[in-house]
Amino acid sequence: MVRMSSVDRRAELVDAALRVVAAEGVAAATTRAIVAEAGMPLASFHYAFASRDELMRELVEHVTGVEAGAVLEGFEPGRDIRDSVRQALTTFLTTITADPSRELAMFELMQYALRTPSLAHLAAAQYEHYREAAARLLEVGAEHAGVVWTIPVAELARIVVTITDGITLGWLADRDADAAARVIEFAADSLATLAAPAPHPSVLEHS
Amino acid sequence: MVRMSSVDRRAELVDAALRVVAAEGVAAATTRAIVAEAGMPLASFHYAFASRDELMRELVEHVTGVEAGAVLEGFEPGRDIRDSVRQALTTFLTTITADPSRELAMFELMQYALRTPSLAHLAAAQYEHYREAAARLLEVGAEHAGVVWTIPVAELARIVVTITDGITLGWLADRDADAAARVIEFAADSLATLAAPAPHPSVLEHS
DNA sequence: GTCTATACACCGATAGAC
DNA sequence: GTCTATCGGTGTATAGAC
Repeated sequence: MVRMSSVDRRAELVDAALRVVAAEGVAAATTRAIVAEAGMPLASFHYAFASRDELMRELVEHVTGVEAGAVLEGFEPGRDIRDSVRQALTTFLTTITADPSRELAMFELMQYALRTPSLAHLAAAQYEHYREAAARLLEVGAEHAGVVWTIPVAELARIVVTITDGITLGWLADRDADAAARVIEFAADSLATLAAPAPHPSVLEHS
Repeated sequence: MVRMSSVDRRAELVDAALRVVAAEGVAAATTRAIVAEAGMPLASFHYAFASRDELMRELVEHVTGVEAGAVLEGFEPGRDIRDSVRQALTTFLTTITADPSRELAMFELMQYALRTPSLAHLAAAQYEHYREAAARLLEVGAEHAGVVWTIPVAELARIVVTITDGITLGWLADRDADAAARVIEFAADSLATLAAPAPHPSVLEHS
């Protein structure tokens, strides 16, 4: 119980750091800026973390765990598989356009991890989380539409993440949401061709 | 003539800065690191540039102009359109895997531009260059294969750049070239469905 | 014109008062 | 335990010797 406030401080500082990174970038996330955002004196930083590197590591781990799950929220499978894919990608696009600085922060933190040898493996882990989330979504969508995927779901998931990354970067560059929506239509068409009717709807299960 | 050495110095510093960014990231591209890479004394920096921001601006403009054209080199159209797309994407993948730090530098510089209000328009310009290069490639490929695209080439070009960005980020994260190659197969299949036989090969033109 | 030496701000990290 | 005050180092930029 006495140590609760210590871990709380760590969590508060990580949250504050994420807000600073989103608002002003990784370069601006100095210890001074972070404690100011968290409303703490400077010395509290090294009371909670041994070094700035340690906080950055925890920040990368934090977003790796949190971000992947967010995609799944609000997913509602459509009547056919193309609708499901299209809707999921559209929801994704809506999410990033609503909070672009957050997505920019994700890319910056990934790059920070790639540039930091001890954190490089976290970049791979982050992508594995994304792909697992995409895989679950593809499986749920297929089940609701009564289809099966004709290539391994893990492979499909990589394709989906490839597309979402590309759409995100392209939109961040020119902010053309209509163009991004047209890419989504293409992606939905293309992915739908990899689904086939389920061989035999043996049992009726909801969920 | 007397001013030649001044613009040469600027170009040398920009080149040196790009090498530093590729090797160690934007954060490490300090004025000291850049002049050291260029083999100049520190004071030479502000003799050539009014500020570090001015050099960064020129660096972003430099890579924006140079990078886009590089994709077109070594492109040899295949016998059918699927082969052409597949080969172009494979060549692209080979390029980035051969020099990953360079591609990482491109992403970092794009983010730097997005984070710098006065440079944000350069991020959009960079993507426009990429898309134009992709569009030229799509047109040449279609001509050689005797097909026409069934959706506007500009729209296709955006899809292609979306895919190359996604493939690049995914590979940078986990360095799985085989998985990237499978994404390319999917992309080639999908894009090929958007081509139709040319209506009438009216005249025979080479070029 | 070109370089050495330095000014000044801000960084991460810590000592020491309370 | 918590904060104020400060250290050593590094950043951009410049003054002044040559």
